[in-house]
Amino acid sequence: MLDIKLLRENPELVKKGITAKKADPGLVDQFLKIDAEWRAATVQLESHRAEQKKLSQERKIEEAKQNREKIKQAEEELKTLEEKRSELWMRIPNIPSEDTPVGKDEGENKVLRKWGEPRKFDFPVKDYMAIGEAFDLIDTETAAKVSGARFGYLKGEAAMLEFALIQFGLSVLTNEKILKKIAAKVQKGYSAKPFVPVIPPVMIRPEVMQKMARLEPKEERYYIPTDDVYLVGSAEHTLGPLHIGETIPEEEFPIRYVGFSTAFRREAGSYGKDTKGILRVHQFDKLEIESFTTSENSRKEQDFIVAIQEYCMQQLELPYEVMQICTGDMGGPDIRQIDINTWLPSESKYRETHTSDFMGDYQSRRLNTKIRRKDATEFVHMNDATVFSQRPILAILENYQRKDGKVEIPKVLQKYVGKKIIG
RNA sequence: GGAAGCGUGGCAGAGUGGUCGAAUGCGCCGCACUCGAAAUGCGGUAUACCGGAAACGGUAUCGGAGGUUCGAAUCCUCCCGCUUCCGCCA
Repeated sequence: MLDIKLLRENPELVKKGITAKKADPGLVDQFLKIDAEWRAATVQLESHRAEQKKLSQERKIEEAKQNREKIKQAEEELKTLEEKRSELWMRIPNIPSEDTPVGKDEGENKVLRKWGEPRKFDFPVKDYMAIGEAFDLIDTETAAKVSGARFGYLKGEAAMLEFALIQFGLSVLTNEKILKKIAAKVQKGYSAKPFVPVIPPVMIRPEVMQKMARLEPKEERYYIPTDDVYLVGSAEHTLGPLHIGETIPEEEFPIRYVGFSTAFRREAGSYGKDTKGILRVHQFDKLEIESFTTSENSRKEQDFIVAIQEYCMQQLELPYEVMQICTGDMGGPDIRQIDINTWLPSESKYRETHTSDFMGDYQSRRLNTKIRRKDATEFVHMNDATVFSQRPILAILENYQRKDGKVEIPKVLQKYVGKKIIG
């Protein structure tokens, strides 16, 4: 949620920001109206309570009995207002950064740069499903019988490639030497503190999911009613609350994690899209970054994270583009969102493989994760981002295919897969 | 899954219906003493919200949510978590 001061003192700025995000600017006025009522009701209740304290200390029991009714009434009024206020407050999304392109949908996202030349093939290109079937790497048919649509079995080298990507990713993110070089590109001397590897829970309480501003849209989430828990849609959901309710001394920052978990997504509302294959599935594994920084470093941290993502892709020698997501396409809690799209030869298109979300203090305000500084305590700034999901496996299969049908394995992954060629 | 116990400030730990936002110790900050330090002494040391230009005042917070009461850290109910024992299990 946004800073209450900003909402009260600069509502026009907020309205402008959220309008660009396709949210209703009327939310701000509704919120401010309820907020004013809430403040008045708070004063009312508190004065009744002060009176009650006084009466009961003086043992004026009869008067106190009567006053108690006033308190009860005032409490009920306040409770109603509080619920409305908080509901509206949470519905107001974060404000996009200055440099975020204003646009209505993904068509207005901006390509910042491209790396690598898409390969020219002198033979008919097979898509990853054809390659997967040829070597028994991907099985969606059995998965459909066993689990339903939008599931898949990864087998053989495909399974090995997933573990290879994870291990390669971890080897980069825990290596201070490599990080130092990458950090220096962002700013000379920028912190190269390694990421702490984490295997987080994949189930999460509703109230924590709410604090992460990730409960909505609910129809996108898997929910287990018997235990009142949601399945995470990303490791981010349980990595972000790693310091819930904590106030952490400034010296400990930046705090960086790299978590591995399965992600569960209902893919509601994407019925027509990517129905073939396993580009869009209900369940996939992902290596994810979550980092906590001071407010003055948070934007730099995102640049650092994107630089790490690019480094990894360059090591894999996969052509990609870096895209800045426009206001209309970005996530509600984001200030700034950068995606990396990887070249997929069968579609002759770059497809999304990575995302990087800069959230500022939008999540930490509700999580109550703070930083203790010399003369103030403030909310930490948070970033999350993909290191590798399963999608790059598909890009590898396609980009590395040969005329003889076999598939080479990227050099940096060979030691993890244990071979150089599939087939 | 069954049984028992526990959950108090940065930490340890007292407090079982009123004057308790909470003893005491440790830690931390300031001052004194000292050439300096240690030790010692004195003072201070939670957070959030509301009102106020400010000084300051008010309210809430003893795991969480309800309840009883004029009044709750203290009594009751439910929930969450932790510990120990039993069962089960990778």
